[in-house]
Amino acid sequence: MFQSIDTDTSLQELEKEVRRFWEKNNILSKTRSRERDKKFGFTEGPPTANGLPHIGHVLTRVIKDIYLRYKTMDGYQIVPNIAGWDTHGLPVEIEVEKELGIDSKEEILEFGLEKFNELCKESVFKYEKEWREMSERIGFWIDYDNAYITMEDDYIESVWWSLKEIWEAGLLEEGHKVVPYCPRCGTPLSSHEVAQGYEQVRDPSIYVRFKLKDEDAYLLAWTTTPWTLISNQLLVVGKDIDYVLVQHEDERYYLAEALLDEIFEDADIVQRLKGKELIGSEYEPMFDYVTSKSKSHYITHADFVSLDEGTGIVHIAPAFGLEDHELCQAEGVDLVNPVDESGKFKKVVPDYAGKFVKEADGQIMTDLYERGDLVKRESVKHTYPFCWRCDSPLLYYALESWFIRTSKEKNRLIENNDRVRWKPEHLKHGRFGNFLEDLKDWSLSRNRFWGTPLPIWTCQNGHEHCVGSKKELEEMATAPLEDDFELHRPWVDRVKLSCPECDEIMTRVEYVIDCWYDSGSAPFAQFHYPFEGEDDFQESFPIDFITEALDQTRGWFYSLLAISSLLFDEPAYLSCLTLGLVLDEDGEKMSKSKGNAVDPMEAIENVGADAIRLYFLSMPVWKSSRFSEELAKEKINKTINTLINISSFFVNNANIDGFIPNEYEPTDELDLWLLSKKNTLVNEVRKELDDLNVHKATQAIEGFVQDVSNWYLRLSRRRFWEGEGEDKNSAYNTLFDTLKTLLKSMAPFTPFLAERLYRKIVLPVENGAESIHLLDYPVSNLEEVDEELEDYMDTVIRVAELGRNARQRSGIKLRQPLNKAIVVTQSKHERKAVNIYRKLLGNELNVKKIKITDPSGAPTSTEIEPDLSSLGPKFKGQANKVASLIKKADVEWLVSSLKEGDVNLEGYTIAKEDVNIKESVDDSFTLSKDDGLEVYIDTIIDEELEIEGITRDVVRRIQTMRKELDLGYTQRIKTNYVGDPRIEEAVSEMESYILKETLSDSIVNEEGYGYHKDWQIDGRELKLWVDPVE
RNA sequence: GGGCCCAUGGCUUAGGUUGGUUAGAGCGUCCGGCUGAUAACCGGGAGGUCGAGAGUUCAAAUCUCUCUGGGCCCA
Repeated sequence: MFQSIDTDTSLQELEKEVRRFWEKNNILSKTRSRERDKKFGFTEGPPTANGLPHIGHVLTRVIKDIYLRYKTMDGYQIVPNIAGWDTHGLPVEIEVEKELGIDSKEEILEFGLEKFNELCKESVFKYEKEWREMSERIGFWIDYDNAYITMEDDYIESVWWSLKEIWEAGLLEEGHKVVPYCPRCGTPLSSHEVAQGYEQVRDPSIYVRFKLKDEDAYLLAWTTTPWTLISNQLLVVGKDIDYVLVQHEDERYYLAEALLDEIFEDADIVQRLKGKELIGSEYEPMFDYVTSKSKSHYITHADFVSLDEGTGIVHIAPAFGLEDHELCQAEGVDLVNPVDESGKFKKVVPDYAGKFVKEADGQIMTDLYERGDLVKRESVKHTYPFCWRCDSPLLYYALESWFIRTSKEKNRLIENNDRVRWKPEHLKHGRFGNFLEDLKDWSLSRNRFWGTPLPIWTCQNGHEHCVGSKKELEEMATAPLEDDFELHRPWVDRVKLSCPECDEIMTRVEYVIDCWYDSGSAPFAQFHYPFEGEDDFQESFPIDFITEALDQTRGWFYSLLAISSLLFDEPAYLSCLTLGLVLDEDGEKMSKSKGNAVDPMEAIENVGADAIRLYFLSMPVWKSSRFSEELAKEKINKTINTLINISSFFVNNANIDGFIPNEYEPTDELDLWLLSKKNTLVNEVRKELDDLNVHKATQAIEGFVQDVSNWYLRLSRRRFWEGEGEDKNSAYNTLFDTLKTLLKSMAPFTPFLAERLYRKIVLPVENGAESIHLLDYPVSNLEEVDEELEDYMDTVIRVAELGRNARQRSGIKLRQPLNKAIVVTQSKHERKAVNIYRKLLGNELNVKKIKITDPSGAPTSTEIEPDLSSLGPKFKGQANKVASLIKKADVEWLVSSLKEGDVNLEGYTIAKEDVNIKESVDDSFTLSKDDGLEVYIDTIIDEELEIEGITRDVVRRIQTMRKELDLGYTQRIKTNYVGDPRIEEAVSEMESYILKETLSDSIVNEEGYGYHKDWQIDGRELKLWVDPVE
């Protein structure tokens, strides 16, 4: 016996039941712990659990899960099948600072590093429970109990190992980086922080002149930050930009020709030249407080010179500005910096010493004006970044920092990226590829507290040493490690080493590292490789598949690739499926402050996990998608309920008939069609999943569910309850097979529903695995695929649609049987299709006969009329005679002849345009046609048809009453009736049919007992009594 | 300022690589039908300048360019 399927149970209840079953029977570990030859490498991009998961994370988990389940069922072992947690970084620190009510580094130090980091450690798991619960509820199968955690000593030790590898390769070194810097807080800001603080401000906009050394002329430059002129070291032009030398008042100036009019109203052009002709010329320093020891104060060129504003000559101060800094490095100009870390001029600039740079602007401009070097002064409104905490204007400021010289290894990164399959593909050479093409060194160090300590120690003689393991640390330490030692600040800070080169004491640099390096190390650090986990690492690296949201392109996707390229010269991952962002139902970004954030747990509770999964899976996952509970709920009716209905239909009938799946030979054309479609589906789903087109796989499944329900089952219903023998057996087996395969195919998509239906339908009759997720993913049986048959059915579906349309036009209700439908087409293929399925079409259209014919057999008459407006000019006086000849001629002969060419009628030559040909449908038919296919319905209702029509109306009424009484499917009844003589006549004539259809033991023409109802059928009275038989 | 992506009925969207009938579906809506799978199903109607403009072409939702709006990333 199949287990009955209660169509009323809520999906939430169902899912809960399935979760309990999985948990109680350890299904997850049963599916994943099997040793298998084929391995599928996967690594979870680690989230941080110090914030609640949002709906976007649900998408990520669903996509991860569908592939893990699919690959597992397809015979792969997922390696490793563990979750991961990202636990370091500034966001964690800020969270803790908020809790403590402090907001500066000094206050953290005062509070105590040990205690502070202890709080960070707790904070990162604040919402672990919620994360695990969300994952469990949505059905994400991964091992949380053995998750990797980036803050554990083993993990950090692996990171240290990798850093030492990079250090030994000479790629990890100290340098300077220009960063947005808040002088009041004494800390650089991350780009994310900077982005929060842009404001519209008015700044000076000044044009200043630099005297050329070997020529009596000036170079005109422009800036909005007068204070940086103190450190000017270079001037830059564009190689191919047109410049002019102009005479203005008593002096001569060089500037870009395109900007001349905006600067001088009256200037005469003395000479025109290209930028490259200026390159190399030297000029006199504007100030001499600071100057590079190397060559400086000359003209060079750069691509970033624009003609949008300024003079086309750009002033360069090495310590202030990213482009400035890079250019000076490239030119070998020293990093001169007369400004201290609080943003004030140092003593080397006596005239402005102690002044905050922005406040020195006025005095500098006055001084320049007095010297005559300020040629023009305006002001400009633009956006400028301010510190989001304290509102100080930010400076772009060169700070000491440790770098990984990724730019040196750029080509290796690019080559490895070429081996990655990106989805969507444009990312490979677009956003991500461009980023690699323009690769900057990786600024690794952070002046913070909670992170992996940078394992570099230095001594006073400038020697440095990178420590690559805990053991090495112990060996080199001047004192034994503390008992509670861990690889974090401040413990690591307290360890002193003796310098291997000079025996001096070495102290650690006080940095921690960028937490993106932590997560990017996951491919090896999750196993504590290379200290242990060699096999695990080899099995899983490079990772076969990762998937995260688009924001990871510059984040995890990059750090993984960079680290694996440097360490192993391999891409860390071979396929990368990038997901779009999840927006609210209006397409707006979700945020807590806007209050439009959807709580994922609430959504899962209200909609159900399977429906949410289907919703996310059915659209291209890389496109940003909208989410609302209402949208997700649509999936319930469409696919989930339909599948439940199919299953419930199957079980109800199979149990009544005592059906047990058996060996069978499907012969029915509809069965063969469904089996073919089923195999085509399996093929398609596999292909699309393999191509990372999840939505196409999902849509194929959804379409198939519709096919089964609205076509196969709708047309086969009667075979299940009144068919017999082989035919019925074939129908049951076909539907059973189809459901079984469909459920297995769907298991990765809707794991809860598939599991539950499997256990109710398949498990009771097959001694199979206890869970559908322990089965093999279906393989297409190509022998059962019959493309021709599928083609035929497409035609039949079209004919059915046209036929229904034609019936609708006839105005005769569908319940009224009609005599025949005529299908007209020129195509042999289409005629064959209709012939194969003529019985099915007869049922569908409720006609006795389907007639198939080419156009000559259409129930139409052709009329041909002479076109006098054409005949008149042609035959003049004879026109009327010709017209009557045409009227007399044989219509069919004339029409077909005219198609071939001109026709001779008693000496008159007639052409196509001389006649109007009209087709008219015979009165008793209605027609619907489309693209060469025509379907005619014969609308004549004769005596016999009328009686049948009435009979079916009566049956329908009795069935409704059965249903209202909620009678079981096999419950027999006694029926009584009294009514209009015409109805009584019909009923008595069709008695045996009615008895059979309504499971009546008797139908008697007199008032009866039991349930009674009065009906009107087309204006005729009918009283019915229905009485269940004991 | 630079890069990438997106724009299709009231709503959610498919199709876009490979240009080719009348742009396909679902939800909603209106009319009709069906009725022992029934919160389902079938037929039909209304509803589309495929963001705007230009170009290529016999032919453009699709290819190219420009613009507008939105998003993301970077500066």
